[in-house]
Amino acid sequence: MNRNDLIPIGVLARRTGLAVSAIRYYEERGLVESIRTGGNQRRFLRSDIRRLSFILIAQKLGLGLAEIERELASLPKGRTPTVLDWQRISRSLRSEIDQRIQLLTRTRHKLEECIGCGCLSLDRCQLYNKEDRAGAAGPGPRFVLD
Amino acid sequence: MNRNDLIPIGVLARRTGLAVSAIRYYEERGLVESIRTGGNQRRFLRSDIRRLSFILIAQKLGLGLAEIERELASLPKGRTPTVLDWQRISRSLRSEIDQRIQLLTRTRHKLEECIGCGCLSLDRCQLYNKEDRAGAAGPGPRFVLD
DNA sequence: ATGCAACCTCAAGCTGACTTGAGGTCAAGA
DNA sequence: TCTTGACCTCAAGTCAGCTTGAGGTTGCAT
Repeated sequence: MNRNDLIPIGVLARRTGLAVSAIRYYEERGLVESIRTGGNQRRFLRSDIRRLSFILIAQKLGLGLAEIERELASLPKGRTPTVLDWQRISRSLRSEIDQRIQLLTRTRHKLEECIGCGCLSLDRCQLYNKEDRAGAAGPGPRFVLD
Repeated sequence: MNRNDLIPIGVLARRTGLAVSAIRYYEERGLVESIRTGGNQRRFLRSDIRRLSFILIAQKLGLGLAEIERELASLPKGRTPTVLDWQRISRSLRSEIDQRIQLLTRTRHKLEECIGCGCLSLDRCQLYNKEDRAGAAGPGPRFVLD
């Protein structure tokens, strides 16, 4: 059982908690790669457990797969990520979190004011500013304060 | 131009910044109601501007329409929401925000530790805990730290 | 009276992130 | 050898939150 063992998709699924179908989907999207056995079955690198785990963490932070793809693409191609790589990416995630916290804090502040003054003129309220939203969203789900 | 004027959907759209189609969709979902003119056109209450604005704010906080529906349903039926109603709901929104901030803060903390120790054993990392996620998500978009 | 913007309905489409199903193959133990 | 479970592909479905389009009607100003 070498550290460089090739593992089948089911094992990868069990180790990461992802569904097998999700991993196949990620592969299709180019987030992981695999080689095939003679019988056309996928074999992943053990290090892909880390790679997928990273994806899961980044998702928790609200990043979409496209953004995650970009982060991961910043790694030298084909190279298995090193400690330093992960640290760099993690730091960039941290700043993501920081921004989100700030945004939420500002929002809470505005909400406090709204409650405080009981203004009710929501159409003039800072919290909800028509101009801010103009053409911002597009279709699809709207993410937290984005 | 009375305060109790009935307004057509286009005006409501302009005042809230929503698309006409979105308002119709909200009506279908039961988030707003309208009466019809002889020619089958919708007429809304002026106070629906507030109602829709509230929906927009709640969405910013990451609530889904179903949750918002629940909040709004807590209002005495048919009654135009009063200052007190809005304050009560707003306060419940505030606690939503608080929880989100706390969750983010905890996550950042864990991430700090990860960076600090350079552990890389993400599959054991606190940040990403298989058990935490087990059966939690389901399909559809995943919201921030939800 | 007429023109035209604003309104109507209903069905279908879209994005993101997957899942589900049908129909078939592979691999390892009894 | 046989069986069973893990694997394969491809197409279609799901959910939220809308938008877009086709084809038709209203209502207000001129």
